[in-house]
Amino acid sequence: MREISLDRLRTLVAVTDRGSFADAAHALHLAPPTVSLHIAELEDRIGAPLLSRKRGHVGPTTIGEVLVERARRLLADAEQALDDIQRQVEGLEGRARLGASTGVIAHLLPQALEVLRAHHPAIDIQIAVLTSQETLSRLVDGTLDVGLVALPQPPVAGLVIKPWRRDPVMAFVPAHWRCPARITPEWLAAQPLILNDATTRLSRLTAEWFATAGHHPAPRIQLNYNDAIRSLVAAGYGAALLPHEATTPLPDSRIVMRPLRPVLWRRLGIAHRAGYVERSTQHVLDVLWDLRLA
Amino acid sequence: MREISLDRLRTLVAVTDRGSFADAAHALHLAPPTVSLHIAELEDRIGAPLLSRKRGHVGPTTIGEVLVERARRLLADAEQALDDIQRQVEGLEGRARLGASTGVIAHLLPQALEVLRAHHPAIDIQIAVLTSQETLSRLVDGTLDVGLVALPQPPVAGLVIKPWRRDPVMAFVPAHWRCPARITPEWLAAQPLILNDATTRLSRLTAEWFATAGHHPAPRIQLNYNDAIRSLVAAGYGAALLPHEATTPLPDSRIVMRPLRPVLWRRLGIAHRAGYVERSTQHVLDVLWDLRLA
DNA sequence: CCTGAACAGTCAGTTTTTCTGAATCTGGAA
DNA sequence: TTCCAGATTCAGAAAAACTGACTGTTCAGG
Repeated sequence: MREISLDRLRTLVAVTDRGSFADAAHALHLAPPTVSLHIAELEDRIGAPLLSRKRGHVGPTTIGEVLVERARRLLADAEQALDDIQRQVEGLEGRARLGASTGVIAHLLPQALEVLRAHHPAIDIQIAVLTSQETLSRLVDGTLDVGLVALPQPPVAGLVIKPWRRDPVMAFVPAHWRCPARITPEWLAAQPLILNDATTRLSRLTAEWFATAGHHPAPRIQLNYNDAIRSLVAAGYGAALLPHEATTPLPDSRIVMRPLRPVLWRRLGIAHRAGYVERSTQHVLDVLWDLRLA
Repeated sequence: MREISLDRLRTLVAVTDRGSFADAAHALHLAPPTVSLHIAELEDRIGAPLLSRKRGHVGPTTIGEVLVERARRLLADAEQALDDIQRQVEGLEGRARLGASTGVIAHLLPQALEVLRAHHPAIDIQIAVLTSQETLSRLVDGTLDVGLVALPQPPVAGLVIKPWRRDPVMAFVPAHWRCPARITPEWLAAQPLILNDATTRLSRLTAEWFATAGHHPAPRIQLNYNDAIRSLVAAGYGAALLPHEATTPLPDSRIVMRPLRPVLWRRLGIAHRAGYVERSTQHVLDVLWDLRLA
């Protein structure tokens, strides 16, 4: 059995509202026989007359009245549903699920979220703290819409990964140490080090920086929470290599920050599924993209 | 713009529930291309993909999820509406508006209502106290479904009026009066009388009864509420002519009831619109019809 | 790497539904 | 009565919905 046709119900409602088949036909841009047919089909399906045809005025029967009322609700609900969906499609409302590592979330996202809240207050942003690998695989799954991942990454089928930001990696050194203006691998390799967890891309990056100069220092401490690393530096446990997000000022006078020689960049990419991108997701991508030069 | 098709929505729901176009097609008794088409049409209308097609499993996109949820509600509501209407059509639920005069309502309807409440508890009976003329015109209007009217009535276009009951009109006399076993116009015309209001059919009926015997008595009191007339008889104000509904015992020992000679019948008809009769109305008609012999 | 199975999608043709103009019918009004 | 507005019937046209056959893609298993 087919579902009942909302078009027929709309016709029924129009006829009862206007009290005439002819008027309803005109209002619905239909020929009069079509209106007759619609009503007849409904009456057939229901098994009872819905309209009492009287000279000069057509009115609903008792059952017709009940159906008309239900029909009004159904039609209104259907319209409401489509409207709501349309708003989602236009990205005025909606959801974007974003994955990024702690560092990015702490230092780069707050501005992005502020802009989004201002321009698209009805977009619900869900943030997951993930590694780059997790981020990519959840993008493929469809359980994530936008990812911020370390670069370089091998291409992933079905995903678009674009370079987003390039932040210089800086040396963070306890303020009471004596250190050169530009930090070289040679100098740093001789100091006690606090480095990122080996699973992170940043640790691989710094390892390569040392290796290029022929050094392979063992860190005194390894962990993967950049803010914690900073605290340890402040406490004098050792020096660290961390990306410098220009936007966040140094929070602590017990730390000095020095550029590296050779310069080392931490590169981030922005990833999303290839093909159709939802408007709400696109808005998030746009806002993040604008931030790439900040 | 046509309304959105509930059939398409049902297909969408089926596909997301089963996670496969092919399964959904089978469950809906459709060919696979039809399912593809339904989804494609929906996506066209919405302007965004609703399902993410992946090998082995098809799942809704973010927007798809929202639409599926709305669609479930719409489909359930539509089904509910049709079910409810069906119950009304079958007369299991519904309404019947009934018009009758006070006498009928007081003495004959209570039994009818009891039977209806037992057999069709969900039928809502609305009773209006009306004259026969009002009853008939409201039947024609469609603001009344069943009428109990005095007979005879001229035929009314669009209405069916069938003889229903025939109750003997009796003389009600104060118990302390001396009176013959059978009351004649001659005897009664000489007594103080309490008669029905001139607008009622009963008063015309009794006037004719007197007139046939050559009498035209003036009543001492006229009113149109039979119970009040009875009270006045009990109080000794005079004699009255009232229909005797066999089912109600004489409530008062201060009254005696005597048959008339010649016998006078008060005839009642049952009226409803010609053509289609709603099931709930039909049930009421049936119950009343069964009472005609009581 | 190839092959086959599973399944979504495309296409052309057919069936079904939907719509319409013309004609017909109907119930009051003049 | 005749006329008129408006509902309805009907037959044909237009649109849609559906399907079978085919294509393309992906993935599992050799």
